[in-house]
Formats: sequence, structure tokens, C-alpha cells
Amino acid sequence: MRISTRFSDSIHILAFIEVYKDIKLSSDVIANSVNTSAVVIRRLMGVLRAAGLIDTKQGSAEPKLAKDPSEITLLDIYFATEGNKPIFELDKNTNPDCIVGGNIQEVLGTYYEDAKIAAKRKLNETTLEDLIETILVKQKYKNSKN
Amino acid sequence: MRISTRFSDSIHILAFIEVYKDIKLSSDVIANSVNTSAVVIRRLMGVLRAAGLIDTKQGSAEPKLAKDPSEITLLDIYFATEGNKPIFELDKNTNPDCIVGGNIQEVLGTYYEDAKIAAKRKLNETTLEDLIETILVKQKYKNSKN
DNA sequence: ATCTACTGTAATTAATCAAGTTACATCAAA
DNA sequence: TTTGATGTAACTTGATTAATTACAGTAGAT
Repeated sequence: MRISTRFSDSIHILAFIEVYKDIKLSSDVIANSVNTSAVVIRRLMGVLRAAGLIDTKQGSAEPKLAKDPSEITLLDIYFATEGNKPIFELDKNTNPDCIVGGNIQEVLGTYYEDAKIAAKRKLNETTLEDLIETILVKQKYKNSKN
Repeated sequence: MRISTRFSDSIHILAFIEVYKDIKLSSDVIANSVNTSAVVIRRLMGVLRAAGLIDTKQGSAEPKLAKDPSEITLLDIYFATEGNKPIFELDKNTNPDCIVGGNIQEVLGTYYEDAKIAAKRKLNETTLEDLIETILVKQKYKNSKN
């Protein structure tokens, strides 16, 4: 498949909404920052709205975060966009009549689950606020070099 | 994309080789356990050989683990099959002239890296030996119920 | 009231990727 | 030398996702 950038782009949208919360934000303006089409942005925003992360109103270009950025973690955004998708895929079609084939996927599932939880714990340690602060510091550094 | 089961199938192959190390193992026999074609198995075995996890000899059906199963971790197998593939995809095409678009992917990259390492540390905790023992215990449990 | 600009969403297209398949050269061993 | 393997390249098929097209519904200014 084409690799999915939904998670990254969704984080981008939320950060953008927060950073530019004082100006009018049409899906077109956001799309210009993410470098995609306005429809793709609106589609992702629909997902974020369904997950309770933003509030939008049809017809008006005023998306708002539904929570304080310190209350939104990368994991919240991950769940919103990817749900419970595994990060390591099992092969559910192995031969059940073989000792290995009949047991391995179930066993692997528990190991994968442990690894997935470890990754998600890390995602849960970072808030949207942390991310935005880091972005702004990085930008200051860029400016100081010119 | 279709989700890739290379990692899971490669683990399967290695476990199968170890469990049935005393009998002749053609790619056809292994394919029957993984429930795929012999060519797919040989392709994966080529990758595992290149990574130094197995030894094979063209023409003879005698694949062997190149290391003791207690010396092969799930992470070794992950690296062999997936290399340094990210588990969370960045969008490398965001607008560089925007404060958010110009900095976010680089910042996200570090957070993703932390999460990826956390997951890999977990994968590195489990050896092929552990996996096989768990499979065999699970099989014993199944048998006892009949 | 009615433009204009915008959101929400469905349907289609195009690109990408992995497994499956076909084909065949090469090697091992009886 | 025949049979049964491996190794690998080339092509096909299926699945997935962003991009695109189209359009109905809403908000707000004039």
C-alpha cells in the first residue's frame, strides 16, 4: 500500500489549529501547510471531530480544539486516526493442524501486544502542548541562524 | 497496501526449522505450515540467510539455524525482514515555509523514534527459544483438553 | 433574501506495495 | 543421469490510501 500519513497529518492539523487559533482557518489554509488538498484535511478533521478532539461548524472556518493542548497526547491522536490497528501484523492464515502453525500466531500476538503497549506508553508521554513548544523553539533556532 | 506478514512468517519459518530440525525440510513442507507457496518461503529464507540467521544449501532441503535459538531475538528477525522501516510514518512533504509545516515532521521524528525504540526493546526481550517453549506448552495444554 | 465562502461527504481515480504465481537456471544426491 | 530441491527474476492480483471530482448543506456579510 501507499504508506499512511494520517497520523502525522492529524497531529499537524491539531498543532496548526492551536498555533493559529486567533485567525480564520479554512481547510484550504490548513491544506497549504500540510501540502495536500482541502478535502483530505476535511476528511481527517471529520475523524478528529468524531474522536472528540476538535469542534467544527459546517460553513464557518473556525475549527477549535475541544480540549486544552496539555490534555491531548499523541496517543489520543493515534487512537483517533488508527484505532486499534496492530503495529506488527499477524498472519491469521497459518496451518492449524501443525504444532507450530496452530499456535504461533496466538503466542506472537501476546509478544506484539507487549511491544505495542510500550510504544503507546511513549506516545502517551507527549502532549500537543509539548510538541508545539518544541516546534516553536526549533523555529527560533532557525531564525537565529539567519 | 496489503498488510505485510513477512515478520510473522519469518518468525514462523525459524521456529519451524528449530522444532523439526531432525527431519528433512523442503520449502514445500514449510510452506504447508505457513499456508503459503514454496516460492514465498524461499524468498523469505533468502532474507533470513542474508541476515545471518540461517544457513541453507542450494539443492538440499536442509535449512539450519545459524545461531542457537537462545541467541536469536524477535528484534533480530524484525531487523532482518523490515530493516529500519519506521512504525509511524512521517509526512515528508509538508510546507517548509510554514512554522508548523517546516518543523513538525522533524520534531515528530524524534517522538516516533522514542516509541519505536520502546517497542524494539520489548521485541529484543524475547528469544526464539522462549517463543518455541511457549508454543510447545500451548500445544500440551490443547492435547490435555482432548 | 441572496451571494459568497466554506464544510461535509460520497464516489471515483491513480499510485503503491506485498503476496501469489509462473518460469527457469542451478545444485545435490541416489 | 534422473529426480527433487533451491535461488531468483518477472509478472499478476488484490488491497489500501491519497488525490480528485462533484455536490448538498450551512454561515455570515451585504
